[in-house]
Amino acid sequence: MQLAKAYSHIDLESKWYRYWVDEKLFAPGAGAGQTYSIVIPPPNVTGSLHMGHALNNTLQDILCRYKRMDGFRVLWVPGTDHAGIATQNVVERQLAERGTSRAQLGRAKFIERVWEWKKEAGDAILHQLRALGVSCDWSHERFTMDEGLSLAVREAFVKLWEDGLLYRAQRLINWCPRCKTALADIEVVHEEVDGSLWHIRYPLADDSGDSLIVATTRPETMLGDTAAAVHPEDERYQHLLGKKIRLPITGRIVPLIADVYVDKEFGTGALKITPGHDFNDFEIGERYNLPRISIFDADACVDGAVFLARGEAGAWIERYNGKERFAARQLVVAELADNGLLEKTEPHKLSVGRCYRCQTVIEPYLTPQWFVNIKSLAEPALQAVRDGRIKIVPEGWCNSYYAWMENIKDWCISRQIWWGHQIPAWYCKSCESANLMQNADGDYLFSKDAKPIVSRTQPSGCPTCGGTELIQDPDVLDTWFSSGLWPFSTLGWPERTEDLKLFYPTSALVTGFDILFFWVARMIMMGLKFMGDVPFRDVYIHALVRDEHGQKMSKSKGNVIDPLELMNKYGTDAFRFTLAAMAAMGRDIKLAEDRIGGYQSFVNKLWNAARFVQMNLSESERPTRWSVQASGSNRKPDQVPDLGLADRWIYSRLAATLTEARDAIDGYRYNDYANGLYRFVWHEFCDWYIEMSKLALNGAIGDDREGARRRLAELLDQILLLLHPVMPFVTEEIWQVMGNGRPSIMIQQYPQPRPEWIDGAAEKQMEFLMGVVRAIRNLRTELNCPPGKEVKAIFCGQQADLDFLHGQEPFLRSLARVGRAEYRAAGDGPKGAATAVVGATEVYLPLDDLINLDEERVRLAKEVAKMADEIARVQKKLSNSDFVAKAKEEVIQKERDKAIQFEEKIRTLRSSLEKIQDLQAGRK
RNA sequence: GGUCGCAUAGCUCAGUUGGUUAGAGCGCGCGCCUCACAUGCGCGAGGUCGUAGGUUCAAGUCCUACUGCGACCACCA
Repeated sequence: MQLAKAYSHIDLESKWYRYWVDEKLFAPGAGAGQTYSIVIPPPNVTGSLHMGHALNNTLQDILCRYKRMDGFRVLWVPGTDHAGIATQNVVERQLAERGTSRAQLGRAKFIERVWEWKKEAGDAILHQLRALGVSCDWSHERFTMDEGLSLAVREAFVKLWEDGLLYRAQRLINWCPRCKTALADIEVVHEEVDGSLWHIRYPLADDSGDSLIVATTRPETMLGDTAAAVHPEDERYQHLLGKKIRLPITGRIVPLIADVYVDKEFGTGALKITPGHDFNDFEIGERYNLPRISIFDADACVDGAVFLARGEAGAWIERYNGKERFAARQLVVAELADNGLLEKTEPHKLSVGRCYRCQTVIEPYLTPQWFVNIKSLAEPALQAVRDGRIKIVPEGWCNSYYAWMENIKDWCISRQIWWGHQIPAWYCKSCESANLMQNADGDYLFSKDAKPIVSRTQPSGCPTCGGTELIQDPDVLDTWFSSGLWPFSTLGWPERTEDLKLFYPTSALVTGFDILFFWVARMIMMGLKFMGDVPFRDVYIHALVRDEHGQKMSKSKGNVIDPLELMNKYGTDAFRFTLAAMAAMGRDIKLAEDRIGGYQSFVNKLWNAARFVQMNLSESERPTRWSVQASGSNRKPDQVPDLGLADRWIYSRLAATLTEARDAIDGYRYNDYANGLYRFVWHEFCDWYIEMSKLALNGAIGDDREGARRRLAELLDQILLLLHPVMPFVTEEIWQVMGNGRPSIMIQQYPQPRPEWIDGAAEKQMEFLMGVVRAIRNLRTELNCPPGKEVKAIFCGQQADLDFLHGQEPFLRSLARVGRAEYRAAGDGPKGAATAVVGATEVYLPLDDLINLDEERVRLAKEVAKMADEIARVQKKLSNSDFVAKAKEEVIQKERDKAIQFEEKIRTLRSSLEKIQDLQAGRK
């Protein structure tokens, strides 16, 4: 088979992916090898994958392919997350578009509908992952609401309950009035907004005419005020202490309390207290045993019934009943103003909490919820990172982790939605009849006093009364509760499976920092609790992918780029290579599209290098026979001394590249990995080695054409193996097409550097040769010498260097178009020549043209000036007695060498310059 | 308010533990269809490394302050 003239990613990518799946190359396989495992951060089944997923999965795939080739039994578990609220919202929106709703469908039908969506979205996600080329083991694919994972969730819940780490309580929680559910603290996104600070006059209840002016950002909550407060030492208010206040509008009589919490400097120094709708006020209320009034219903509309139930009355209830909270605010402010009770309104910046799923402003709301008593779980999780059992990379994130873990609050895990793991707790209908209500959705609600029966399966009867009518708690669990179990639930827990034994703890977790607390921290706590061991050894935290201007990609900004589009346009390998090359640690990725184009060229370059190699091989010389990998350990290492300079050099560079590549990938330095390979392939192998190999292939140098071909093929193999983890498709295509039926590159051994390849002398010599070639090319270009025209070169310098160059004449001819070379003693340069200095060797191209003389004179003068600057710098250093006294000996020696070299160079340049000037003067 | 990160070529970014004339890709300029590749080849221009101090023989690299940008955390009405 021949490699096509050009690489066509569109056709080849799907072909090879299918091949890998069919050949079952993603499975960990049997055998005794060391295991390596990763669980995928399961994408939400809310829609399609974005750039962050592409990065995340590319990085994981690089690790997995590398480790697999390096002899590990690799298991990469793929899957998706049900993403409770987010997914429910997506489906609710779809229903709304069709003019129906969740409530109309009812719970069972609605859930059915979400499952249909899950199928659709899940398939799309899997399609995208495959397009990316990820090598996960699809036979291990999991979904957080799979039967097995549901079992794990119930097991975990019951265990926590049995260990006293779960409780149900009525607390002020973050309530999203749109999603109509409780949220955990971290699911609230705080945002600074421009608001107002209203100063409101609260008259005293004694009708003395005295009053207190409080300042608030939420005047509507005054309907639920149950106190006002001032600082006990605030002189302004001493005369009011112990008095009572009659609230405007409601007429409720509430105490004025004195508490040090109040900041005398803020606002008026007086504070209204609403324990039912403010977290701080709730705490103060607890200290003073204040009543908590929930003035809103689940939609955050004023609930008149609440006041009636308290025995409060008045026309105001009519006016406010059913008013949405912001409408209520306007009404309160207007009424206060009408009654002369609004003293002042001033602009004020405040932070509002919003639902992380729908951006609705959160309402602190008093409801019974389930909480995890988190402290005893957090402590070991903190310890695991502190003592290094879990390594976070980059380690800067440890601080965030510690800070969060140390201040962690109990975790509210119940959600009042339908899509998710329903809480495995039941209530006896007859025992709890006093605690039972039904909400608008038809769900039963149980008050804070109801006694749950927690059980892995539905209990057959009530343990207290024997009644058989048991109602399951309608709430579902926070989606992160189930994803917190992911590293072991996907491996079969609570069963004690072979997978768990082999692959837990997993080796690495690759994820974005945005879910460090949501997910990573929870997995660590859960893993330690239920498995008794950390869930993973390394956590690699990668950056956010932004657009080329550094903006976060978001639908609303319209700057979202679909990864599939880029893959189609540039090819997946180029896309993956770009992501890897830009994944520098601790820095966001600003994805500029032309960068991907640049790496597409790299794919093309590799392709053409392969075509060149193939072109030179006969059918019988295909890599099947010669490949280092194919012939395995039987193959004897190359006898280095027999190789020519270019060969010794490229193998030495290969050894260095291999070492760097392994170090880079082992340290999660993907950018170093990608860039190192780029440099080696393009600027060493293609730019120099291939060019030089042409002479050996033609027989222009040496007499081992077969050896030259063989080494070319072998080097190409090494390059393909090195690149495969980043560019799986094109490497497989070349590997297979050229290899006449050898097995997939995926199951080849990842290259090891061989010590005998390292050859410092060859590298030095090549650098010298390359320097000379570059110098000549430079002179030619500067002097407008046509590329095709051969020139005569005169080299002056030390005998050893001259001998060396003499031996390299064929290369000087092919690489620099040197037709004739002459060798002289140092300083014996010709009159009127373009001049360069490489190391200790002077390089002259004799000039025969006045125009050239002029140009060369100008050029030399510039060079001389530049050199003079350098010399001045070095001399300044060397004449500094402190430098000579204190710097390391090797550093001083380096500077001295430099000084000598520069002096020689400038002498040569000056002498050439003078000669040209003489020549020109003579002609005039 | 607290914590952390980032400022290097026109653009996007590298620059491990302070020590050769600070690098790459893209873009730009000039010259080349040289038999793997014009998605290419060769050569080049372009940076007082955010500002001001400090430590050091030596600072893009370490310290301090400042400016600008960003992120995370936080109950100040």
